[in-house]
Amino acid sequence: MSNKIFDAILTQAITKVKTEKQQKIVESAIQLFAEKGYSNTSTAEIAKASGVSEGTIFKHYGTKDKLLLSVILPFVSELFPYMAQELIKKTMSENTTTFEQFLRSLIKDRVEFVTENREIFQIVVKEIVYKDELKKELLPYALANIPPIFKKVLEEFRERGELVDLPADKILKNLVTFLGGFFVSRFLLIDDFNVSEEEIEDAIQFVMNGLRNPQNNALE
Amino acid sequence: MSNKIFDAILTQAITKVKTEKQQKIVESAIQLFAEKGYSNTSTAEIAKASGVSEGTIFKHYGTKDKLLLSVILPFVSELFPYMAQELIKKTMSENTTTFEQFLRSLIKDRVEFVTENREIFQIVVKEIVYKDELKKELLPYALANIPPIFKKVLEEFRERGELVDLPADKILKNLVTFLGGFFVSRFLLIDDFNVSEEEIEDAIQFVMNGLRNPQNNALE
DNA sequence: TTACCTAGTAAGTGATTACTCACTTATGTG
DNA sequence: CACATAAGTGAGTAATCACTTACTAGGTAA
Repeated sequence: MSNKIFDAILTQAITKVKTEKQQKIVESAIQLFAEKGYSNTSTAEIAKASGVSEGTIFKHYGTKDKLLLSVILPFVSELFPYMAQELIKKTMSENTTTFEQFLRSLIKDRVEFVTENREIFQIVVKEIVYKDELKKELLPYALANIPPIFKKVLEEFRERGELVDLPADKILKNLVTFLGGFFVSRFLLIDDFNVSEEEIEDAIQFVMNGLRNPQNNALE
Repeated sequence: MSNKIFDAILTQAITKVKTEKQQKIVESAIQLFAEKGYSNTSTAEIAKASGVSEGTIFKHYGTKDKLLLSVILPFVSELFPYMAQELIKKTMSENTTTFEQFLRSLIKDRVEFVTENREIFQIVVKEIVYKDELKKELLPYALANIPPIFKKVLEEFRERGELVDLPADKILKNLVTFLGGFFVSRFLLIDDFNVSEEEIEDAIQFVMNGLRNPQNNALE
């Protein structure tokens, strides 16, 4: 993460034993932040919703900002580094699957994860869009960690002749653009409570084949 | 728009002659809302930035919310209804182009428009994500107006054999997902000051052909 | 018991919030 | 000019904000 404060909050959020009231605080904060946004949620509201005095929140979390971070950070740290390892495992193994199969399992896996943590996902997206400081911390982190690994995987599949003959950067850019749009639209704009198999399959076909009719002779 | 308050604010924002101070207020509001978000910008800040007393803002706009709307509404009303008419014009004319050409001119045109209004675009996206009320007003409006027209166009091209043999709904869903991701990532996440021709061309190729290597015999 | 720690509380704190109001100044218009 | 209307002001306002502080209660260990 390359950020000491972030590290401290993250390890504390994961390791520290929480009291009942502390859990209630986090639960209420998640629900309220997801619904109304961080800036539009007051600490008084969180206190009331979790049946706790306002002082208790500050005893445990110090500031409202740190409360937000102890909600967000465990999620993002599980969202990304996981991907790195799993990606390599899934592609570089000997009994390699096709790129389409790889993409399918990746999407399904992450859809499941985000479905289980939809409220926190909503908070993360909202605040990355809204709070510049958070964007400036999280975006470079994501951009520095994900692309390199992803690129390797893409290059591997391209060498096997499965992918279009384009630089991995370009492939990645468009893939991330589409997947980003997919997750944000399904989990944030429309609060779809389950993304169907069919929809996932349609998305995969779109990524693989695009919109052009393969029978069409007017190629190029 | 189907909303009387919205209509009133929109027509007033467009038709009413503005004083110098009023223009300064709107300019400063746009800049501040885009940078820090609506919720994190106080009317006092706007007043100071535009060299005007706070009272003046409320004299003209009544509430902070109405000020936001008079910034946003002219933009969205120009972003969408335009598309409807132009879309039909561009596709249904006799000397019809290919779908790829249609897509190219659509993207280039809207990239230009958003580039010219990037700050307002940022405000709109931020507040749709953040303010539930706005999302609930604007999203149904967009969903009710755009898909029907778009669908017609897509069906036209599909009948010509240019597009994959899928229902227009499904094609549209993935296309909108990608284009949404494209605009948001380029104009909001990365504040790209000009989206290059090359990047647009890559996006078009992705939408048309997907990622699969056409020479690959492992089709299906 | 004594001493100490942690969890939790209730009542504050000053600063900031969106908004109001009584008022002055400018701009026409008959 | 006289008078009306609109534009603009700045000092308020109550409410709300994140955060603090002095405190109690209960468990633990020497």
